[in-house]
Amino acid sequence: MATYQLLHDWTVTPTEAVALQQQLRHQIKIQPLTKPVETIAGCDISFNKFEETVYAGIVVLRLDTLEVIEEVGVISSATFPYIPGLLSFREIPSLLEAWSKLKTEPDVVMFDGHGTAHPRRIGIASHAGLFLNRPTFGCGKSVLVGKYDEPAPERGAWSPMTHYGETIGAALRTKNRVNPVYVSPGHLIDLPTAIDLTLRCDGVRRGYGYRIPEPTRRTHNLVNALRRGERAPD
DNA sequence: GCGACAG
DNA sequence: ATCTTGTCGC
Repeated sequence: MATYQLLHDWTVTPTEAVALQQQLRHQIKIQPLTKPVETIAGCDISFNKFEETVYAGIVVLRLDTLEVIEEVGVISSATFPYIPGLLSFREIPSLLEAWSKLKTEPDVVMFDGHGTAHPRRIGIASHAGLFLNRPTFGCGKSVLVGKYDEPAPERGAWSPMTHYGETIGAALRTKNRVNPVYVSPGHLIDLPTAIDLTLRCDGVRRGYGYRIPEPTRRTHNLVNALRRGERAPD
């Protein structure tokens, strides 16, 4: 079973959550990977509007073939509301439940959201990285903070996202002529590596590419099927 | 004070 | 995030 460190309690108020982020941000390390990547995991949650029940899942893939190695799904509940900038407090608790059920230990983890591309530089990918103590990065579908120049229309093109003079991530084109995704390092990884991994996780190279990279896309399908009762939890 | 605002 | 059909464009 995969393990993690519970660095703090999750039953906090929004004000306490911000204080925790201010404290934790200093522990985040942006650096090149120290080990080669063989497996990568995607994380995501699904839920019915106005309901507290959440369906969380994680799918682990082999980076070179994108074949699924393992997938876990759990039904849990979220008490913290969705507040821009505090997404981690709503989603990480249930994702950790799923994580603890993994038999495999992913080398790196991709999140549906941001890492350093956050007002306090500690988005869900960075926050989770501290608990998991392994490389993590975010790949979001829209911007939380930061500005960027439109990257060239070809797949692979990217331009830096900046915020208060800092480069916090990148707008990356994963398909020709399609809106970019927003990549930013979470913890124990750097931006160039996060961009490279995102492109390597895109099925475009294998003829079935989508804008959203496979780890996140596969997990999104898993948790939605779980929510609709088309699949059973683990 | 006003507008923006990951999922 | 979720609710939903058709429809514009490559």
